[in-house]
Amino acid sequence: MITTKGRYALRVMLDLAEHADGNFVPLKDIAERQEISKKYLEIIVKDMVAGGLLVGASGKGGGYKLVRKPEEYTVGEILELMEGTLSSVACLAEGKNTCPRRKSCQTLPMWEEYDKMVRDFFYSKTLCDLAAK
Amino acid sequence: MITTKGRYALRVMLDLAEHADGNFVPLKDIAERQEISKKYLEIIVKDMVAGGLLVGASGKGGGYKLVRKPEEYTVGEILELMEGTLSSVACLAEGKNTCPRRKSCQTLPMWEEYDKMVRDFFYSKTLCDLAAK
DNA sequence: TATTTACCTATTGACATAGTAGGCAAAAGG
DNA sequence: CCTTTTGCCTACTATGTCAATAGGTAAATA
Repeated sequence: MITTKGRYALRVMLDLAEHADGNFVPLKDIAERQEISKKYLEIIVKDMVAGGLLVGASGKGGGYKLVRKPEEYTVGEILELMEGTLSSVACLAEGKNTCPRRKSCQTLPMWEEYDKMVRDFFYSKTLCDLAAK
Repeated sequence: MITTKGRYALRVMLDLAEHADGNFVPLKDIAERQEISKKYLEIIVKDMVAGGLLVGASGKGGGYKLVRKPEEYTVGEILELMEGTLSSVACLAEGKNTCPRRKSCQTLPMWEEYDKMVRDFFYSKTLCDLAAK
């Protein structure tokens, strides 16, 4: 399951895309609009800055801002950053091709096919595709 | 993520399909072939019996058996039974359309589209599709 | 009656999730 | 310079799930 981290991150990105006028947007505003605990969002947004999705600025007039244009972000990269992996089975996550049964496993091909489908889905969607309404 | 419950259940089903000669197959044999703890499999197989995927028989000559032909099982029904849901976001699981933001949520349509894709994928695959090798 | 099998209840350690709490640091306005 | 606003940092916690293990009882057959 996609956790709140991934889902909230996506909503933060969309909120920032919608309210992008060149200025930094305070987290307080985002939290209020999105009805998410500001304290919890701090954790999430920190990871987003570390992952290069956003930039933050302290002090008055500070807040967060996108570093690219909305159409240059894919949903896939956002979710993968926040969730750690998009893989749906442990044997495929983070290059863990260590299962001793992988040669004879009858289910592995299906998981690989599934993984590819999921990645294609999320990496072909941009922020703009979601915002367009 | 798909848990061991779902993945092991699938392997049990495939094992039973492969060794189906009309007789009951003891769990001990399945556990040995699949290299999975028999004790843990007991829990899993119990749910599979409760869900109507298998029948069990006690005593000598007992074990487990499929109740349908392999091509009449979809991967989707097996996974959904074991995992509880196939939904990837909490807002869509078990008919929980209770989110107060669902009218205005910009991400909901994408999750719905994703859910449909996942369901179509798993429900269009049968045990036979996996066994064919 | 002994053996083989399923079936039942309970417990556990490890880890992740979804937060909360309280403070420090930086930047801007007055 | 001082106050306010904002981000940023460390720590803590309650709850739940996952992946098992342990130890028994019941049923069926030879």
